Amino acid sequence: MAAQKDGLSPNAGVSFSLEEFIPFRIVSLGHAFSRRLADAYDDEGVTIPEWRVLAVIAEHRRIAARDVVARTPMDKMSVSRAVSGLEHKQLVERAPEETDRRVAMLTLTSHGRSIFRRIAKIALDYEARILSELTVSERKALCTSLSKLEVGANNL
Amino acid sequence: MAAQKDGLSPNAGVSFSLEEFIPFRIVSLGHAFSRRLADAYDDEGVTIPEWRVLAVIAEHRRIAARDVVARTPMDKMSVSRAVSGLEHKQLVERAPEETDRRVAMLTLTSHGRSIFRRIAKIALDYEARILSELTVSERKALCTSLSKLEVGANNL
DNA sequence: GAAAATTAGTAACATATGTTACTATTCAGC
DNA sequence: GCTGAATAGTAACATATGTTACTAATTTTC
Repeated sequence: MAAQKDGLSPNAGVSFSLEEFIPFRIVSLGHAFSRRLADAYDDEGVTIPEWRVLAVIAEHRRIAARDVVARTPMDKMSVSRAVSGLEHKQLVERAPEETDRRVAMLTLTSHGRSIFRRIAKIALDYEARILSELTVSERKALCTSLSKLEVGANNL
Repeated sequence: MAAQKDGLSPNAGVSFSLEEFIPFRIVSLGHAFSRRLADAYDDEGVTIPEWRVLAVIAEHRRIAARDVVARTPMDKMSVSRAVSGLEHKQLVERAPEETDRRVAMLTLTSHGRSIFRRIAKIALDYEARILSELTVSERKALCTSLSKLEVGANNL
C-alpha cells in the first residue's frame, strides 16, 4: 500500500493518490450531492443554476442580478441565463429600477414561491438525512472546517 | 436574522438559506479548488478530466479505461475523451489486451510521468496549504466526516 | 457639463459535457 | 457451437457552460 520510492515507480518521488486527495474528494462529494438533488429540480422543471437564483431571490425577497452574482459562485452570464429561464416559466418578475435603469430588481411570483418551497423542502430533508450520519460535534466541526477552507481556497 | 414565518414571507414555512446549505457549500468549495488547480493543469496543457485520468493511471501503473471509470466520478465517455487527448499529447499509451480485445490497457509514457509529477507536486502543495489552516484534530474529523458523507450521499 | 471610465446585462461565438445509439468483442445458456 | 445478452469503447448529436465583445446607462474627472 505504501508508495514505492525507487526510480521504477511511475510516480517516483511523489506519493499521490487521487482518491485520498482532499480537494478531489470534496469535488466528487459535490457531484454526488448535485446528482441526487437534480431529481428534485427536474421534477419542477428547473435547472441547477435556476434553482440557485430562485433560492437567493427567495431569501432576499427583492434583489438585483448583480447581487445574486456576488452571493453565488456563478458568473454574471450564468445568472443572466437563469433569470431568463425563470422569467419564461413565470417564476420570477423583473422590475426596472427607477433610480438606475441598468439594473432590474428580481422578485418571485407566487408560483415561483411555491416551486421554491417544494424544492427547498426536499433539499432540506436530504441535507438532514446525510447530516444525521454525523454526530453533533462532527457536524459542528464540519461547519467550522468548511468556513476555514472557504477562506483558504481562494487566498492560498 | 431569524426567518419570518408569517404568510407574507416569500419562503413562508420554509427556512432556507443557500449560503448555509451544506451541499451547496461543498459544491462551491469544490469549484473554488478546481479554479485554483486549473492553473497548474493549464500550464502543462492538460484538462481537468485528463489530469484525473493521468493521476489514476500513475497510481495503478497499468489500468483499463473501465477501471478508471470505476475509480472516479467520471462517466465512460469523459474517460474515453480524456484518454484520446492524453494519447494525442503522447502522455499515455494504449496496449491492446490479448486476452480480451475489447479492452486496452493504459500506461504513462515517460513524458506523461514527468507531467504527472509536476502537477501532483503543485496539487499536494496546495492541499497542504489549505489543510494547514486546520488543526490536526480538525483534519482528522474532516476525513472521517467526508467518508461518512461519501457513503450517505449516494445511499440516502 | 462633456469626454472618459465604470457598471449591469446580454448576444454571439467557442468549447465542454451529457445522452443516445452504435460497433466490436466476449460471455452465458442451451 | 450457435443465439441472445452483456461489456468496452466510441461516434454523433443535443445541451450546457465559459469567453469575448458589445450596448445602454451611469458615474467620474477635468
